[in-house]
Amino acid sequence: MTLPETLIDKTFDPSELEARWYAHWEHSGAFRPERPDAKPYTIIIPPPNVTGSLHIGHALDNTLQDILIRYHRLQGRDARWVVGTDHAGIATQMVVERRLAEQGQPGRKTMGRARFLETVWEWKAESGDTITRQLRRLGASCDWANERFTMDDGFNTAVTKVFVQLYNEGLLYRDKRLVNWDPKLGTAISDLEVEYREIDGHMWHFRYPLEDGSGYFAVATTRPETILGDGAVAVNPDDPRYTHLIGQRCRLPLVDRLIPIIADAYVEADFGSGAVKITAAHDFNDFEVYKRHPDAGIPVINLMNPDATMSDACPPDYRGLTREEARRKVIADFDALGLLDKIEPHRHQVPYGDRSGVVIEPYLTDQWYVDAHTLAQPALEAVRSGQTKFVPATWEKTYFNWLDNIQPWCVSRQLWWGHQIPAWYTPDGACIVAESEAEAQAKAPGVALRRDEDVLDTWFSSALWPFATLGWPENTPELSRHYPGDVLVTGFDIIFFWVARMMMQGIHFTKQPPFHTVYCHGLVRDAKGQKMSKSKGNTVDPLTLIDKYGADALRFTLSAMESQGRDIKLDEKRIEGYRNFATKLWNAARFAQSNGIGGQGITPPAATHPVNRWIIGEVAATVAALDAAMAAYRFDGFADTLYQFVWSRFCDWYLELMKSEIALADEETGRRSVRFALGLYDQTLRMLHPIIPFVTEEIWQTISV
RNA sequence: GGGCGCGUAGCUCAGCGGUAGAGCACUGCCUUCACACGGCAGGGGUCACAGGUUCAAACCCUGUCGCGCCCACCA
Repeated sequence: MTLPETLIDKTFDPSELEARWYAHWEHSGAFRPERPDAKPYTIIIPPPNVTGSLHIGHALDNTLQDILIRYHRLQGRDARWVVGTDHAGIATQMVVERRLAEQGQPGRKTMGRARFLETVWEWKAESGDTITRQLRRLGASCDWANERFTMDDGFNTAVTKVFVQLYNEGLLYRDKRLVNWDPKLGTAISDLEVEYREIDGHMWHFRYPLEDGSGYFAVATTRPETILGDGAVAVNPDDPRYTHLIGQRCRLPLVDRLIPIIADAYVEADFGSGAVKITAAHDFNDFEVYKRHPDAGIPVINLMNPDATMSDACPPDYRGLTREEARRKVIADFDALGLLDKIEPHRHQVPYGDRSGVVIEPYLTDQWYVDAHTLAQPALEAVRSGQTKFVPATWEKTYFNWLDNIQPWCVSRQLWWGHQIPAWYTPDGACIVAESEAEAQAKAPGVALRRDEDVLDTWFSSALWPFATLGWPENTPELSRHYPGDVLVTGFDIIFFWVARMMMQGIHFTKQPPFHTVYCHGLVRDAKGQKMSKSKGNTVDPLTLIDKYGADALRFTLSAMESQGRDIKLDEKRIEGYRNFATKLWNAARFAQSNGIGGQGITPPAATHPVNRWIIGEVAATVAALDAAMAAYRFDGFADTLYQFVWSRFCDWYLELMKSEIALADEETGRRSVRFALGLYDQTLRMLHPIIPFVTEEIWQTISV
């Protein structure tokens, strides 16, 4: 048999055909939701941070979403994949500052706020372009016509409205209390941005002389530098060693201040010395003790400046020292006075900023808080009632546990990059919250107003992503049609940061949870199971893999390895194997073409031949298995079903049997068989398209001559 | 201190009540007219361990060991 001249090559060039087909799809509007009579299907992308480029975890996240979107689009649904990027407050500000430093340019403070923000916007454009280019390379069929950014004008309107409404409802308020303060970044951060590290430290036992001179009081601490701010000493009310001292006072060495001895059940008698120094301005527990004893006259002394150097509230010879220097000096000074009792090794948890990597300081400041407890209740109920389901369901426990114990959410940040808080202050300190400066001014005519300089936590705005991207607060057609969305696909690591916040804000502002399903996938690790990180140098660039094996191969691999949210150990050999699968499929097309018949949308003739009857049953079973896999979010099952069908049944058996059939039968029977096979091939391509869209499109179009 | 997940072929993992599966790797043969990124044939597992439930357990229950993760205010 001689092969026709149009015969396609044995292998194919993914890069060439991928670019060609993606442009074709995008320009022909294939990704637009434009089926008004069809049932909508909606996914909102977890907006990538504009901090650089996408990593392999994004490739996984977006591959899964694209499979769902393309699958449902092929099912006839009016599929919309809402796309965009996140301004990512702290993270982006840090990236830009680092770049300025690397380029030897003036720092943020020297530049001033306006100029610095211009620089960040320039960076945002660059990073945003990189990200959207990467998504296109992956084949993501996003609705680019409605691309959003968490700091675009519409978003700003939504954020402002949410802030003002929560404030008016009493669910958002300004308060002076202890926050997690990051001394390096000079901002408050939320509980979630603190990571505790196990540190081998020390427990220092110091002696505080009793006021009446009758002896000493042993106090144990892991943070000697905060002694300068002690306002009391607390003991357990039932501790027989100390009951007689309750109500007396002791003298705080170094600062020579008399402080009360109080009783509080928070103190464990059998830990440390059984007596706890109370430093209300520098310890969360101590601050609670202080509030429980309003009549004890406990002073609240802020010992530190925002950069964690010792403030003017300290004795003169401590001022300006770093907290580490102050610690050493306190210990030395106590020792010199003969008041250092003993030092014990002590392993304990120390809070670090997850971005800055420095020790977090509990710090007394004015910040804005959201009453998360109140917002959490409907968010809990939505999952308890099954309105929103987690897949795998085990994450529901995690979600419940966190929301059941949720603390007020500090949403203000002392940064420049972000949504500036819509609050204004009069010269005498009164606060006016309004949707605009004009509105605020109208509430205080003739008074000079100063706007709050702080910005909001980046998650405050990303919590609005499911509905603000569709036009909220306007009641747009997009909003009523595509909200709530169907499924959220994201990593389990941001259930607290993002998923829970979207549930809270979404339900509060729209009365509906933002999606019926939350699919949580795992982390992509390297082949050895190590977490990927830039510092370890084991990261994999998705574009490198796409260049090497093609986007289809990478997509198929990620889907095949995605099993019920477990972490993925990504081995390049696996990608190679699925690249071979694409080639196998490609060569099946070659075989079809070499038999001289092509055509799209061929309906197989009635199956009379036993082999045809067999394969058509296999096709039906495969379609059913694929539907079941998608309904259960079993991406591994989806990929494996296709792999087995195409390779083991369609190629190894069916096409092989057809060869002899074609050779032996008369011309008419042979043609009928080939037509039948091609009809099946057509169906096979449809089944495969959601997971490997590029090669299936190329084959589809090529054999349709 | 709580909670969760995992331990199945050399490797990576499915299976979660009815006589052990996939991919890769491995062995042998085949450069056969779709594909050597291929074809055919094949080897390989006391399903971590110990009890229990059951006619029947990798799969359910209890406990043990080993890994990993999350949450938590013992100074």
